[in-house]
Amino acid sequence: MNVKQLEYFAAVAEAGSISGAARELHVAQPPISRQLAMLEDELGVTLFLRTNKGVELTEAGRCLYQHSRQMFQSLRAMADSVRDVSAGVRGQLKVGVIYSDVQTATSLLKDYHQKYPQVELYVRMGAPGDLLDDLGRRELHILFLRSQSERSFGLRELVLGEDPLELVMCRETDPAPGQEAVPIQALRDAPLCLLRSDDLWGYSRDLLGECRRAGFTPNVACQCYDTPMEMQMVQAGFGVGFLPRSVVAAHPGSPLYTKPVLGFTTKSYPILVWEEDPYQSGCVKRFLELAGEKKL
Amino acid sequence: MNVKQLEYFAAVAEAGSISGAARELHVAQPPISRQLAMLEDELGVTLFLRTNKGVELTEAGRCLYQHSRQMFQSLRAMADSVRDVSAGVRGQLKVGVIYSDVQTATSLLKDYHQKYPQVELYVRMGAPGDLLDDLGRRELHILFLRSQSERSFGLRELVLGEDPLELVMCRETDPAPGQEAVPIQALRDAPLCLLRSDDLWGYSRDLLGECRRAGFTPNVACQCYDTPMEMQMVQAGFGVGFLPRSVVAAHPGSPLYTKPVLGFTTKSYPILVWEEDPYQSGCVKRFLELAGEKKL
DNA sequence: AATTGCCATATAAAAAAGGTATGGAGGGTT
DNA sequence: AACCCTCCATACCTTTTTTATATGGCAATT
Repeated sequence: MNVKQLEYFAAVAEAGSISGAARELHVAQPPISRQLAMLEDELGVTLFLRTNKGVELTEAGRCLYQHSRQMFQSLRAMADSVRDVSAGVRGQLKVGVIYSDVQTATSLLKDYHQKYPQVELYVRMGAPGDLLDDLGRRELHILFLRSQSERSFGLRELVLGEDPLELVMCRETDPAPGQEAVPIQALRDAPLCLLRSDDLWGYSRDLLGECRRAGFTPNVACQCYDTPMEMQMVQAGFGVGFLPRSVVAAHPGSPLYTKPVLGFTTKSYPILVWEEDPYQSGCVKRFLELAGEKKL
Repeated sequence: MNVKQLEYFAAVAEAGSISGAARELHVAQPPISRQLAMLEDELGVTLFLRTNKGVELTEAGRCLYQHSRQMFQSLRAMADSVRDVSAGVRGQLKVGVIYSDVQTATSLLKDYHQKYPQVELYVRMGAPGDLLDDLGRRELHILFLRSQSERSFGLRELVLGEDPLELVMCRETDPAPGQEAVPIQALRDAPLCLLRSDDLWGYSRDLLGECRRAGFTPNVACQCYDTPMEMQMVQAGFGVGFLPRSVVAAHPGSPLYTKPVLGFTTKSYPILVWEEDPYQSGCVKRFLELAGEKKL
C-alpha cells in the first residue's frame, strides 16, 4: 500500500469517476485505473462499483475513504511536527539551575516559554556538581551556573549578567550598623556563614583571601552546602553571610539585607553552560539565541 | 513522502546504522542512503547525525520515528478494517421490521449479532409501505415483512417460517367459549377488529371471503392501521381480532389468547425482503446467509 | 445507427528505485 | 605511523515501476 495509491483512490472517490480524478490530478486515466486495481488486489477488496457513467464507492470503499482522509491528515501533522521539532518550536528543553540562579533562570525561561510555548520544559535545581554530571550524561541540556564554577572541557558558556558579592545580614548581626558599606575590619569579630570553599563557588575563598590581606583570619561559624541553607543560617543569627546580591534581593519580605564590603569588587557572573555540539537540538539552539539577544 | 521511505527510515533508526538496516532489509546500502537523503530533503530536516560508526537520531528524527510507528499501525488497522467491512464482519446493517414480525426479527438479529458483534445494527419498526419506501431509498438494507405484501420488481425474498392465522380474543369476547376452535358461523354476530384491508396485509381479506362463502357478512367493528393497535382494541373489548398466532403468543402475560377458525388453513409467512443487487454489502450478504442457514 | 463518455488493456516512453564500484573519514590494530 | 576496517556518500549503470498513448468494449443518449 502506497500513499500515492491512497491519493489516487481518494481523488476517484471524490470525483465519482476515474477519468474525472485523472483530469483533477493532471495525469492520464489508465495509470489511475491500474493503481486502483493494484490497491484492490492488495486489499483483496472491491472498492468501487464500475458503472457506465463512473464509479461508486462500496461499503469497503467508504471505509477506506474515511481512513485515508485521516491518514493524509496524520501525514501532514507528522511532517509539521518533525519540522517544528527541528526548528526548536516543539520538543523538550531540560534545564538545571543552581540555587543562586533561580531568579535569572526563571526570568529567562519565562521569556523563552512565551516565545516557544509548545516546548516541554523540565527544570531541576541542584548543586553545580550534580548538574554538571547530568549535563555530561545528556540528561540536561543547559545549566544556569555561576562564573567561578570549574570548567570542563567541551563546555561552552555565556555570561548572562553580573552580580556584586555582598555580605548578608539581619539587623541583629549587622557588623557596621548605620553604614552603607562594611569595612573589611568590621569582619574581624563577626562570625561568618559561608558556602563550602571546596565547593564550586569560589567567592567564599575570595572573601577569606581579602581578610587575610587585611591582616586577620575571620571566624567562620558555619560552612553551608547550599545557598538557601546559608540564608537560613544567617536569618537564624549564626552570623553574616556572603552571597550575590540578587539572591537576597529576590526575597523582598525577608529580614535579611545586604551591604557591600568596602573595597571588595569581585563579582559573581550568572552564566549559561552547555555542551559543545554542532548538532545541538533545535530547542537548545533557540534558547541560546534568545539568551544571547536578551543579554545584549 | 512515501511509505517505503518511512520504512527505510524506521529500519535505520532501529538498526542504528544504514548498512545494518540494509542487511536487515536485504537491499544494498546506497539506496537506503539515497531514500533517507530524499526524505530529509523533503522535510527540510536532519534526521540522523552521521557518525563514523553508524547514525544517531536527532530530536526531529526521534519525533519522526514515533510518528512513523503510529503510521504503520494505522496503515495496518486501515487495511484490516477495510477487509472486515468487505467481509461483512464490520459495518452497518439497517433493518426494517413490521409490527407483527418483531419476534422473528429480534430472534434472528440476536443470532446475527452474536456471530458478527462488530456490525452496527440499526432497527426500525413501521408499516410495510413506509419500510418499502425506505428500502427503495437505500435507507434500509433488509425488511422483515409478511408474505402477502405486494411485490415490487427487483426485490427478493426469503420465507422464514409459517404462522397460522387465528382469531384473537379475551374471555369476554370469546365467540365459542369452551371450544378449541371457532366455527365460522360463530363469527356471524361477533364484532371484528381487523387490519385495514387495503393495507398490505391480505389476510383480513381472506377471512372476509371465508365468511362470505359461509353465507354472511361479518360485523367489522373497527379497522386498524397496525397490529399493536388491533391488539389494544381487542383487549378493550371492541371485538375479536385476526392475527398470526405468534404475535399474540409473544405476550404471555396478556389476557388475550387465540383460537383457530375451523377449516381455515391459510397461513401467514414471515419473510425477509431485500433489493436484488449483485454488489450487496458484506453485512447484508452475511445476514442473508445466516437467515438461510437458520431456516434450514 | 452513430456518437459520446466511461473503464480496461496493451504497448512504448519516462521516471524512479535498486545494484555495483569507489572514495573519504574516523577508529582501532599491528 | 602505516594499515585495515567499517561506515556513509557519490557516481554510474541496470532493473523495475510508473506514466502516457493508442485502442477496444460497453452502455446510454441523440
